[in-house]
Amino acid sequence: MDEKFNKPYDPKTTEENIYSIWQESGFFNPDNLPPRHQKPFTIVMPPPNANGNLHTGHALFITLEDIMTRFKRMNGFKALWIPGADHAGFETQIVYEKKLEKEGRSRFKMDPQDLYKEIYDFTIENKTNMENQVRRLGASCDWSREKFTLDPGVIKNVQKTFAKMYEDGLTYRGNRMVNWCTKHQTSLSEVETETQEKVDKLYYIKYGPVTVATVRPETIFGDVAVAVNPNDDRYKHLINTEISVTTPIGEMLLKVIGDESVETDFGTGALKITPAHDKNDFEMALRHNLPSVEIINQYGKLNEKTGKYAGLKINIARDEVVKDLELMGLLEKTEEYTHPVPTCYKCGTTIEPRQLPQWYVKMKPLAEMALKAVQEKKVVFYPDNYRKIFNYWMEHTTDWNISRQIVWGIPIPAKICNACEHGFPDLEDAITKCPKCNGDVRKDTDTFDTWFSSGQWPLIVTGHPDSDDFKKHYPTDIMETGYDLIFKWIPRMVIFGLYLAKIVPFHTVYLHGLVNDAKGKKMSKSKGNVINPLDMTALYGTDALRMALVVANPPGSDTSLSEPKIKGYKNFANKIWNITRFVLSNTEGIFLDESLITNTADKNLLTELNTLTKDITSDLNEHRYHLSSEKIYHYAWHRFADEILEESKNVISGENAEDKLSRQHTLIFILKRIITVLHPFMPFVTEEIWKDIPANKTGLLMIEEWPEK
RNA sequence: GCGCGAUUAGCUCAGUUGGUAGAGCAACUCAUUUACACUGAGAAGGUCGGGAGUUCAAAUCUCUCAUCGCGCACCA
Repeated sequence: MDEKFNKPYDPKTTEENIYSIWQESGFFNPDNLPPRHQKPFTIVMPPPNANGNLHTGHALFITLEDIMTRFKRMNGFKALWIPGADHAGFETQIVYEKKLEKEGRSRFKMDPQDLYKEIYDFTIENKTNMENQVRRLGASCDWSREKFTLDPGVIKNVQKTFAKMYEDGLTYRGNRMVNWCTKHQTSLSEVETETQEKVDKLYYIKYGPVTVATVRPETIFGDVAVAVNPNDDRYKHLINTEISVTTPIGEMLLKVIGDESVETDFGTGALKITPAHDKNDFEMALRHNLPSVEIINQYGKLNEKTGKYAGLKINIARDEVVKDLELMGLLEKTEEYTHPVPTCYKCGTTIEPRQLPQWYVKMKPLAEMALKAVQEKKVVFYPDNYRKIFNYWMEHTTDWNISRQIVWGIPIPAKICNACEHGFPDLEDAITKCPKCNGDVRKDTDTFDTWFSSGQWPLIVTGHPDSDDFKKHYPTDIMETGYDLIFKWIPRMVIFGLYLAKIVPFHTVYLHGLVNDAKGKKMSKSKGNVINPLDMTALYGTDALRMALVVANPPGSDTSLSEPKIKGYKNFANKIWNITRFVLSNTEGIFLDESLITNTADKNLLTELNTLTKDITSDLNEHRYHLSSEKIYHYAWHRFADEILEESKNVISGENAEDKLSRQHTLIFILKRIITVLHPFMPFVTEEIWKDIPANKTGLLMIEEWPEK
């Protein structure tokens, strides 16, 4: 028996050593696998953001995807797990802006190219750090195929898709209301805003002959009409007339319009219309052919059209306007009012709707394709209830704004005419005149929404359309990611896969939940309950962390992680270590020969073991990782160690030589099986022990055949 | 408002197609040069949120109520 078993298991030295053995073997790359590996199995790694350290959510997905990959590899598949790194446009820019803020600098005072270069260097540095952490967690992914979302080839492909969609009439330039964050100075898509319940005041303001209710009295200077319901007897007679309205900066003439969308029982039933600063009002103005008057600028300050209020921020202007209205006797009453307000998902700033020309993706035809694919079960969800959520979202799409006013991203390869504002793609950056009016054109300075590029990720990393990898590994098998990406990412990948490759990018979606703290509360820096996965790995070993993350953690629901739980699995790693020690020290000089297992009791033990193996195999095939991990844990500790080993002590010290020999072979057999089945979950300790198992082995445990019993 | 999920031992959670309730941690009693104290043995702890229904049989299926959580949402 090797001397190493005389000391407790030491994850630290073992893990580094084992990972480099794996890497040197070349088996992370499926092209190097032995001939028995034929049928491809492919997972695309959700590329972690290259802007910081991994968190427990990353540790969870790495664990799950590594289990999937290792299981399939052992089952003889040409298993490929493609890693990546995400430049994470908006997210990284925010991280970097915070850094700039600390240094007393601002992105708005920098040359965009300098800023881009700085963020690039920052990201590349963090990317290396991130990759090393992924290795630390045992990921058996093929680093030779790794892609970064800002690789030149990726940029080129994404830009080509944009041009193709333009040709196909699926992208267009629209001058519509956008979700504007006044802090970050960019527009945001629907999924990048978060609706928050806010308590505001609802002001009832005398508006000529009517009274209107509004939470935004500061926008009255941008009003172009008053709307009422055409069936509202109180106001019917005013429709299509002009009314004179008194404001703190003078009189205004406003048209009264009738629109079905006005609720008669909310407020006074009369609604002021501010098309430039409210989505509803904008839509209504379109219906009634009303002008739009912008009175708030991109920084959230009132402009010169508001007279004495010019230059004031929205909230201050609101107070001032209310004060003045009250002095003028125009404020009828004020009510407390709770309502949902869209905010920036990153900084919580209230979204200021603005009318801006931007690029949009026409979602309806694309969503229909995706919906159909899911209905036909071309894509299945684990757990299944997320299919309903996916469908709901696909049935309620709005056109997708893909323009972002940030530098950190893939440039939109488009030109815009200075004369007629016509926008069109220009991949070569060669067109200087507008094809419509022959006017001078300017380059679009915007970048793509990150999800526009990451939506194409499965295609990009497999080398769509003509690489060997694309032919072999697309469509991929499983997309494993967090349920929070059910809107942001999954639908976009399905859409781009169907649109560009005419086939879904994956047939299975496995969604994991959040990793919460020991009390089931969400981890957050402000609560101080964040568990850093790399700290846990250093303290208890990666295998222990992986078990703590996967046992009893079914798909689609949140799990809670605590240090004692991880520690418990460290103890388990050591238990396995000592089981091995016991077996090896009681079987000196024996090399496993199954035919020598002759005793009936021993044969029964093998039957029991085979039943368990079968059960675990079917759990793994059906994505029940939370059950399979627990079953092998339970068997190893509470059946094999507590019962079978204890009983074996008598057999081995007993008189009957045949019984003894049969039992010795049985112990090695069971140990070998436990180590094999446990490998996807706890790859390090099992690979280390594997070296010392006295039995026929093909080589590394990571490519050992999965027991088909 | 609409939708989804949850409610099981003191805490955190499993429980696949219905077949007399499980794990980890905590707490209790005992064992002590043992493969392993990163240990073992034992005991304790639950009318599975309430109610109704289907069934030979329900934590599991149906309905309903309650509470909590999450997601979505353009009545100013």
